[in-house]
Amino acid sequence: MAKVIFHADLDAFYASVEQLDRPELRGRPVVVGGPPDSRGVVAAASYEARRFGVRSAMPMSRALRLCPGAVRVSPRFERYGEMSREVMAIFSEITPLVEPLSLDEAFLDVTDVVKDFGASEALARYLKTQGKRQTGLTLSVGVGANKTVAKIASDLEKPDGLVVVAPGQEESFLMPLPVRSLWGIGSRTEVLLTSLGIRTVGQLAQADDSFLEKVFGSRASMFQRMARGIDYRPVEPVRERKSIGAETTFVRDIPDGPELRSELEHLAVKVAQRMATRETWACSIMVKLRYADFRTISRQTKTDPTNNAEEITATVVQLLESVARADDRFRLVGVQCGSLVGRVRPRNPQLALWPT
DNA sequence: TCTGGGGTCCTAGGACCC
DNA sequence: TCTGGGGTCCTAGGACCC
Repeated sequence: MAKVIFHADLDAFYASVEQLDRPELRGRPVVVGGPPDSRGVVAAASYEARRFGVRSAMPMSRALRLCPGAVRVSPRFERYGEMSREVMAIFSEITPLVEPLSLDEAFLDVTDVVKDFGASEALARYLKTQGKRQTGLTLSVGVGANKTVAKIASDLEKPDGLVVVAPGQEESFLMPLPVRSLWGIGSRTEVLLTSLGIRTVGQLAQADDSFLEKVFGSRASMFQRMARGIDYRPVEPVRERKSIGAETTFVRDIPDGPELRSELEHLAVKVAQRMATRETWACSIMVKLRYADFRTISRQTKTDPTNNAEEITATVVQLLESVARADDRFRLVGVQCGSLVGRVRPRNPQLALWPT
């Protein structure tokens, strides 16, 4: 039997949590994100706000111009994390094969839960009901034979949607949709495809393979397989984290100096703490710099395993000094630690916490 | 309109080794 | 004095996702 995959997606998640916790916000346009005068952007908009054209990732200043009656709320990520864990727990009651993609969405492989594909719609309804009953949040669910189809299906009837794509119907379901619907096709690739006369998934599916490969290289075959509804990627409940980072955008652009360096130190402390919590050590350290003109560069280096804030700070400051010029102005700095290893022996034997 | 913060993955080029 | 081919590792940048 073909697989049965669910994609479950909470509707306007951050905004919905705010409306849940603060009843006076219900029915009103709510925009979650940083303040407009501090370069904030929209992290989530309630459906009331979306009617005014407000969208995620939009500058907050623009969002509030589009919807002057909106209530702006600063994000409370810890609260969203709590709610996310509750929802993921509900998913896990149905199957252990849950792959979270972010705080508000996950794939579920329910192949072994349903007797046949026909039973999957009832299970999806049950999932939505349990979600609503236990958390007060609505979710949209897409059901299909693979990840590509399930994910796109969950988007189609938001909010509170349920779309089931029967096995064998993948290609006809996808055909009329814009190429942008496919995972991995963003604005750049969309523009390129449009310039080639390819606007719909159906056109992509039928495009000449060797021509596509000349333009997109190794991505071409993936695009075409997805466009034809073919996707064998498994649901992966456990995915190793590859990096841990933190970054800050300044309210105003600043030169290299004490303020910038103390921010780097602050970010290093934050990242170090998160690594320590996970008992992980980084073998590569990166500094990210965004100039006033939005040009963004990064510099990285290999190190012995560390999650020590002072070491990380010293490294990123060195990296900064390798590129910074006196007249530079920065709008963002970031620290990222990668090549993570777990449970390595600390270099200082006095710090060893377990037998070697 | 003026662009966050958290990530993943891919590519291309250079260094280096045999 | 001129110069191969393959493989691996590392770095920087960019596209993309939520």
